[in-house]
Amino acid sequence: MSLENQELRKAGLKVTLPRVKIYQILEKAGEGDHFSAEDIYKLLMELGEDVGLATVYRVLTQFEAAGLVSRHHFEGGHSVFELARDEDHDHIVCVKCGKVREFVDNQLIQRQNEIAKELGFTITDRTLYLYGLCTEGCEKK
Amino acid sequence: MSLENQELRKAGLKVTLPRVKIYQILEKAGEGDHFSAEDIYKLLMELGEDVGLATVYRVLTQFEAAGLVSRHHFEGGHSVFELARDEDHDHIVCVKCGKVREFVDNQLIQRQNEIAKELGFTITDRTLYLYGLCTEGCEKK
DNA sequence: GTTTTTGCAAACCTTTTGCATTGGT
DNA sequence: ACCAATGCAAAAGGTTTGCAAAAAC
Repeated sequence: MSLENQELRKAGLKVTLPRVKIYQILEKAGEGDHFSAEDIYKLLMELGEDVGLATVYRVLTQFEAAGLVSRHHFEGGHSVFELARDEDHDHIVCVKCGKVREFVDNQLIQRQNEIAKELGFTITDRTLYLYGLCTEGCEKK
Repeated sequence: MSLENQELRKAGLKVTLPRVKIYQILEKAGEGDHFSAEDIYKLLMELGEDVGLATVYRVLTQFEAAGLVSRHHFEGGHSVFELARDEDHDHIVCVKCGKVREFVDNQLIQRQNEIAKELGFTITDRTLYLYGLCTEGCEKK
């Protein structure tokens, strides 16, 4: 049995065509690739798969609940998804070409924890998005 | 002429009743208060002002363009606004009671700048939202 | 009086939901 | 066979837009 099927089962999800296909798309993506539901829907169409947009949303939401993917709210009104990896990471997004770089920085995390403590909060989640211009290799769209 | 009227003129916006009223609402808010368009619309209704929701959106968008307010995308699908103050600040939001605390931390900012530099980016904007539970005085809704 | 702004309603866009049908085990 | 998952279309929620009427200047 394939690897992705095991992942799905582990998450308590039946192995269905839409779920497998969507998982494969996410899996194939490189680091920094983030897909909207619409993106995935279009990719499925190109592959000739007959999957409804509603199903894409449902599957992504299930994947998120199962911890398989993370959802991000970048600026611009819609959510994007990526396969959850071991380590939490933050994002820097080029506002011109849309390129996304990811990074992990313990100094930032620690300082955030300190601040939360000072303010009397217990952190459950955090989102840091940096926006800017990538100074080299920016394929300005 | 009143102070808020000057602010509006300075921003190149004509002094109209909706704009003044909305500016006043934002001005009266305490630190940590953030309003959605709907919030402001309801407040206007309570004040007996006959302002349409579409106008609230338009005015807030204009205020944002003029740099008078900042728009934030907290989790939950809708935007919230606050009067722009001199200093940029980050937010920590209680996921139970919705309370928002603001903070400014140069250590965080500097580290973010370093990271951006390492990755070859010039930062134009950033958003850090911490989510958690306020351990004291949480009016759990 | 001219131009900008407003209110209303309709459109829009992303996401969710209801329900009959299909598909996995 | 059974129950879960899907497709479709319709609804929902937040936001934007077209346009005639009203308000600024």
